[in-house]
Amino acid sequence: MNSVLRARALELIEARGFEATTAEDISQAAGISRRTFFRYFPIREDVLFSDHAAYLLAVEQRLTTRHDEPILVAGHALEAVIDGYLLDADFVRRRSAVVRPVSALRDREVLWFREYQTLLASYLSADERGTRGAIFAQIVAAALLAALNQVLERYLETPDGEDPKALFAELLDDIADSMADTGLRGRGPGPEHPERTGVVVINSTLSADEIADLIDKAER
Amino acid sequence: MNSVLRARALELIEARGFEATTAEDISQAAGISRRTFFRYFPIREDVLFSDHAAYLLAVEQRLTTRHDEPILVAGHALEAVIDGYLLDADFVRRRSAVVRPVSALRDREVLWFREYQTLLASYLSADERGTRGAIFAQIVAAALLAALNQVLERYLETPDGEDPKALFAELLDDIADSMADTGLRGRGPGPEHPERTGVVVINSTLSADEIADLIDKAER
DNA sequence: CATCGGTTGGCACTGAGTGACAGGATACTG
DNA sequence: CAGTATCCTGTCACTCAGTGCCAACCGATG
Repeated sequence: MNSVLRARALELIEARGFEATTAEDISQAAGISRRTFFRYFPIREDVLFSDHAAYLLAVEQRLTTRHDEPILVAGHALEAVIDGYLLDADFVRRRSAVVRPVSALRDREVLWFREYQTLLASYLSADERGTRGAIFAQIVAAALLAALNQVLERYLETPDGEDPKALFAELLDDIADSMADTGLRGRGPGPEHPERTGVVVINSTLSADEIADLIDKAER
Repeated sequence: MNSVLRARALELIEARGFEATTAEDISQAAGISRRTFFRYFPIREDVLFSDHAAYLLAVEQRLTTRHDEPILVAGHALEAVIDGYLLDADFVRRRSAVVRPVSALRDREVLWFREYQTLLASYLSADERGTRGAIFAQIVAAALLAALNQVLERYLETPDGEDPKALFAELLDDIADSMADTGLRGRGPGPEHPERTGVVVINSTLSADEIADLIDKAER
C-alpha cells in the first residue's frame, strides 16, 4: 500500500504539480480514504520520502555490523542510502524533478537528511569522551552528510556521470584523512597520548636534512 | 511590530505551549488581525525565528568586507550569529526552552540554519573551480554550521559555560587546519604550489634532532 | 459461533494559510 | 489646500492539512 501511494502520488504530482495535488486526490487515486492516507503519512510531503525511513534503518544496521575506524564505519553505513538510490533509480530521479522546484518538498528532504546526521553523530560520539568529542562528532557527521548529499545530487542531475559510490568513497577518504591529523580527532587532541610524536611532511621536494633544518629554525 | 509579535508569541507559548497557541491568539495579544499576522510571518513557526533573517543579512555582509583565507572569512562571518545571540541572550534562552520539546519548532530552526549553510557554500564555491570545489565548499560549510550549532547549543544549555566566541574560534581553527592539509582544499590538492614545504609536529616531547631522525627513517 | 486485535472509513472539527476586496493612513503633487 | 497614488490593515470567505471519535469490517483464534 505504502508503495502504491507513493507511485500514485508521484504520477499526480508530475502531472499537476505538488501544490495542486491534495491528500484527497492521492488517496482517491490509490483507492483508500483520506483518513487512511494520513495514517500512513502523518505529513503529506512524506508520501514522496517513505524510502528514507527504510534507508535509515539500513544505516543504523550497518553501524553495528562493522568494526573499523569510526568515521569509516559511519561512511560505509551511509552507503546504504546510495545503494537505495541506485536500486530505485527511476523513482528517485522522477522524484528529484518534482522536489527541486517546490520549497516545501526541499525542506522536507533536508529534514530527512538531518535524521541521518543525528544518527551518525550519536554513533560517533558514543565512544568519545567529554564535550569536545561530542562536538567533533557533530561536525564530522555534518561533513559526511554534506558529502552524501552532494554525491546524490550529482548522481541525480547527471545520469551518466561519475559512479556515485566511488565518488563518495573518495570524499569519505578525504574527510577521514582531514580528521585524522588535527584537533578534529576522535579521542581528543593529545592529552591521552602525551608521549606520541607524529610528523607530517606535505608536498616536500626537500631532503630529510633540509626539513630537519626547517624544524630547527622553527623551534622556540 | 515584528518584535512585538515575537514577544507576545513567546509569552503565550511559554504559558500554554506551542501547539495550544494559535495564530489568532498571538495576533490578538499583539492587537492586530490574524490576516496581518500571516503577512508578517507566512509560516506561523517563524514568529520565534525572525532574528535569523537579520543575522543572515549580517553574515552576508561580513562575507564581503573581509579578505583572508576563505574558510576563515566564512567563519568570521558566522560569528555575527553568535553576536546576535549574545546581545539578545534573554530572549534566545527563553526561546530555546520552548523550541527544544517541540519538533515542529526544532525543524523550523534546522531549516534556518540550513540557510546559513547554503549562503556559506555559495560563497566558498565562488572562487573554486570545477565540480570538486563546489562539493568541498558544501562540506566545509556544513562543518562550519555544525560547529556554530554546537557552540550555540552549549551556550544555551550552560549559561556560565565557556565563552562561545572563543569556543567557536577554536573549532574554526581546527576546521581550517583540517581542510588545509588534505584533499579538502580550496585551490586543489597541491599542484598549484608544488614547491611549498610544510611540516607539522604533533604533541612532541622530542627534540628537533630526534624528529629529524624520525623523518630520516620514514623517508622512502 | 463468539470474540478479539488491528485496520479502515466516515464524520466533524480546529486551525493554517490565501485570495479578493474595501477602507484608511500617509505621502507626494499641483 | 484638494486630489491622488501607494502602502498597510482588516474582513470575509474559502481550501485543505491534520486529528479525535466511533462504527464497521476483516482475519485469526478459541
